[in-house]
Amino acid sequence: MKTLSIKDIAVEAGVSITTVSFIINGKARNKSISEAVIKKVEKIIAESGYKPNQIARSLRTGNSNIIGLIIEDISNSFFSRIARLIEDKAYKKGYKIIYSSTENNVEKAKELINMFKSRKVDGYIISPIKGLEEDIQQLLTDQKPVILFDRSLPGLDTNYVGADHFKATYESIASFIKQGRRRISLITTDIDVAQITARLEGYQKALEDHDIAYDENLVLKVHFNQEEDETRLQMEKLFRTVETDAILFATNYLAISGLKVLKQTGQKIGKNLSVMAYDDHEVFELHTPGISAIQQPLEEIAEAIIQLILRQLSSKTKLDNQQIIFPAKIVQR
Amino acid sequence: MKTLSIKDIAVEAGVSITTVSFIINGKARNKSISEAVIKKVEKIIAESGYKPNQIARSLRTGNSNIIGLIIEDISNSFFSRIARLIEDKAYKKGYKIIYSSTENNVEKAKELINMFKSRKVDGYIISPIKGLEEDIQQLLTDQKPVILFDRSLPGLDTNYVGADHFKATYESIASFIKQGRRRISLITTDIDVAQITARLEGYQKALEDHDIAYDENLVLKVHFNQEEDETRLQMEKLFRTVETDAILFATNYLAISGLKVLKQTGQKIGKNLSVMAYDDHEVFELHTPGISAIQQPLEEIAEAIIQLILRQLSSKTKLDNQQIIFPAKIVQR
DNA sequence: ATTGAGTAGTAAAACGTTTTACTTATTTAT
DNA sequence: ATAAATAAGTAAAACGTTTTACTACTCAAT
Repeated sequence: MKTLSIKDIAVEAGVSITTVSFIINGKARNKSISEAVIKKVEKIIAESGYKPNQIARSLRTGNSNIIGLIIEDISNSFFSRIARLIEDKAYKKGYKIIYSSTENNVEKAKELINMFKSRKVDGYIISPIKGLEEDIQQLLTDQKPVILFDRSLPGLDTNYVGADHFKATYESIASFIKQGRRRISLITTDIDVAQITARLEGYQKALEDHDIAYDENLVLKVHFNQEEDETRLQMEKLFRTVETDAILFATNYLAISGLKVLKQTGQKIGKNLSVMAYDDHEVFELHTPGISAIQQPLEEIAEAIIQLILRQLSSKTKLDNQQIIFPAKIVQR
Repeated sequence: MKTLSIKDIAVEAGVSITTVSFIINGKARNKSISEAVIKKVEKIIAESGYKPNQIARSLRTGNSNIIGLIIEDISNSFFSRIARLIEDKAYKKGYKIIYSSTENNVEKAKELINMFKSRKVDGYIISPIKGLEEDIQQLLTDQKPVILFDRSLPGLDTNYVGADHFKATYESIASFIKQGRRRISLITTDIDVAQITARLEGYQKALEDHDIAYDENLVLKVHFNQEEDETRLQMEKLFRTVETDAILFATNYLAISGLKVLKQTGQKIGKNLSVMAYDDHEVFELHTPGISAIQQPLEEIAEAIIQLILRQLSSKTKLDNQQIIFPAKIVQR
């Protein structure tokens, strides 16, 4: 069974291809096609189940109704939840999402951008990594809508949606100090993106403001792409050799690894040790005792991203870039 | 800056479009293009950074190098992990993935299939739901490669990759019984797909084989799309009104909800109550006490799916359908 | 000298749309 | 009665590829 084309519909209705196209695209009224013809063609389309070939359409119009989503790792719950929300909202507006994970690999990320380009995606939603500056700048130069989220890249003037990582970290450290903690450890990663450095800065500033000296032995920067076993070894060593009474984990997967280490070494969270995680996770809610966490407002972030990109997509002219920063919320458990 | 087309390359090299096309597609040697010309054109392509327009290519060839992935919910860790693995493997073979979540909504799923059709995806990987039989049959009739996974639909002769849900459930119940449990509860969902009914059957058969009467008060079928609060209420009522000494949760998100209820009502897991979850999750590993779980071999499943679909894609003729069933593993914690 | 077989390459159709510029008939305004 | 405007619709170009069928030439064999 050959799939139907617009020509088949035109022949069946005894009108030209042009007429059918106008009707499909809702331009019939402007183009003065009679009601009678419109009705007839619409009926035939409905009965035949004809669906326009999106590929041909894209080739002609130059847009695809596809938005490219580039994230670090879809199996990370922060990203999969955001992805789900974005997909949902985009879908309602007639856009589809193609996503891909970069695994923080610059080469892969570049290839992805190229692939999306050659697929003519209409816009890009990117959780960027260092090394992508030029490629993203190129997209901007080509007038493509680009929204960065979660992290931004210094020196790049783009739309950005994220949470106030600095403030959230600052406050979480301040809350530790209020509980009487003084030897506060930060476990973070070595990826050099704004969102991660902001977390370090928030940590440092909070200590400084409370007259606690910064001790670099308390800070562990885990290499991003290493095996979890290696990470756990490093943490275990830290916990064993350095005295701490509170730990802030800068990402949820680090916190999960850390909790595994604490469980294994038998160190109890509570009277002598407080723990907080950046980005909430079901693990933290169910853990005994509950683990406090910094919650980013996922729903709001996804909504802002999609609003921003749709606004761009439907505007003929280049709009001013916007930076939207949401406060993050500390959930004490 | 206009994007380059094959024509620009042809002009620059002083050859025809045809010649460039042959070179791009590695057909130059067959088609007797001289080494000198090949080298020259390749050089120009490399220097200009020209990338063929995939849309035009798809329109002409009828395939897109895109595989459509339809799952229940990308924010469910089982699916997001599978998706990540599939994406990874597909990427290495030059295929991209477009995914979408059905949320167990038949209408949405049908629309998705249509959208994928009109985008001319080369193949479909689907975690199906009841009500999709006809649409999937249509894909098969159209000779499109289709792989179902996680669940299958009765009456549909397709490729299928999944785990042996019946056996895994049977064994988990048997292990409860061996521990001396007799009042074993099953908490499952009401979606009517093979993988869920198999879990119920495994439960029933295990009881029967151990001479324990089936008691329907011990079985809770939660409505799929309901709010988590409602689910928790139902569970709480069950735990309050029915005496149980073991619970098998048929999905990991149900188990997570269940653990929250147990935590809130203060019921302890251990001497008087055993718990097991279908599909592992980090929550279960870190929970105190650890929660036993049935692990599906995600890596193998993803690998089998991708093997199967690539095999189809590269074969001219329709291959025999295969059903690949992996054993699931019980992790006692 | 003619035929046949290779070598090196190209012109043009086709994929299925959208859109511009056009035609023809009818109505309205003068 | 005629010019201008409107209504109803269409032909054909264009988007950027791939692929089929072709040309033009050279060389070897008869």
